[in-house]
Amino acid sequence: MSTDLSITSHALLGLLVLDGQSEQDGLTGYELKQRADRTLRFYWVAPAMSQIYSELDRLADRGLVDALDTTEGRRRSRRFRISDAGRAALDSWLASPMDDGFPALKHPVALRLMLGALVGPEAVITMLDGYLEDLVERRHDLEQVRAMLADRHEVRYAARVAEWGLSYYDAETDIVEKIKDDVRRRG
Amino acid sequence: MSTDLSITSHALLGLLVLDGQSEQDGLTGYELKQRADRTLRFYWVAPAMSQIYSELDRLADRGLVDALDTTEGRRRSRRFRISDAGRAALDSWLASPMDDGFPALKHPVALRLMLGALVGPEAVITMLDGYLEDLVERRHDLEQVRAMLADRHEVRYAARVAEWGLSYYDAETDIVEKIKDDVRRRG
DNA sequence: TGTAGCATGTAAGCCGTTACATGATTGA
DNA sequence: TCAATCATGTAACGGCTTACATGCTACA
Repeated sequence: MSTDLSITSHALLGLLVLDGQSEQDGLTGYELKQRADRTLRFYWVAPAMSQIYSELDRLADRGLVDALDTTEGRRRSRRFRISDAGRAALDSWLASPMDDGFPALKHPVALRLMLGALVGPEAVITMLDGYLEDLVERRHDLEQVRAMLADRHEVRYAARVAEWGLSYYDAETDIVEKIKDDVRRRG
Repeated sequence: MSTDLSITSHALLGLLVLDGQSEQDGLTGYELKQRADRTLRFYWVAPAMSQIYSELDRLADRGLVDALDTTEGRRRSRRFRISDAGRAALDSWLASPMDDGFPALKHPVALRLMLGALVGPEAVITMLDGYLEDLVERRHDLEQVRAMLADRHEVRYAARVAEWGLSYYDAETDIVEKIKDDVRRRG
């Protein structure tokens, strides 16, 4: 036991659990990637397909997911369901003290802003404008996700996470506007 | 040319430039780490000492920093200054289109919140309270950094980045409180 | 005398990405 | 018939962390 998995592995297990409530016979790697792109992407990672498959292999090796090979038509695929052991592993991770620490932010815009004096105010403002545009796009994507969840009680936690993200994007927009003004005024 | 460095390498070059304005003969790896912990840590990474040294070696190999061996007393150390080539590499990175993309957030609290239904409202609230405490601490650390910068015009960009971070922590605190209320009400 | 801070590194390994490769199915 | 999408993988590599190892200096 005590198979220590990465957080991302746990996250994928989590997606498999959330899926389990509704659907058919588990998810394919491809479908799992889609789920990740709609959820994890905004606050964790958007794992590459290759990583999805290798994580699934690892989870299957440890018996935390069950893989069933299916061949519909001539197209082969593997569907993955979380196993009882997998569910136990996930529960135990969730119950464990939050030792995975404070959120980590990798913010290239902030980094470049720090060096603003090297490029001058116009370049900084242009960069910030670019970021504001990206924020609009990102917010739009997340808004779609939020809308999909509607007010279904079963997905209330996912909805909260989505709203958290939306607030975050709004807060970013505000502060960036303020910084832009300040750069405009004081160089 | 076109020695393609990681963003972190550029960030370290940036710290060496910012340092250059004031001090003596460059920075030791140890001092650079301290600068990183006061700045980069909050919006990029807090590179391990081992990484600092290996990045400095790489930069030195490419001629982007000059290393001078000094021996004060019996204690040997190497001081690093950015070279003209290094300054050019940094400028060119700053001038290049921002292809390093949207900020990446790794937020274990949001991840666990998404799975809130698996642990129940009390556990979720406890977790969020823990996060709120961490935020207070983090904010305090950053506040100190902000205070150090005072209103010195030379460091106005660093000050803006610090204020950005403070706003971010404030926004997080607000939204987490709201989510807590909602969890309390609707489970 | 011993601990904390200064100072420098090596080695191993994980996580994740990019590039590459293959093939089936659906619909324009 | 051609492109987009579904579906699955392998190989190589980069970035970063942890663990380990060494030694000096200031100060309590």
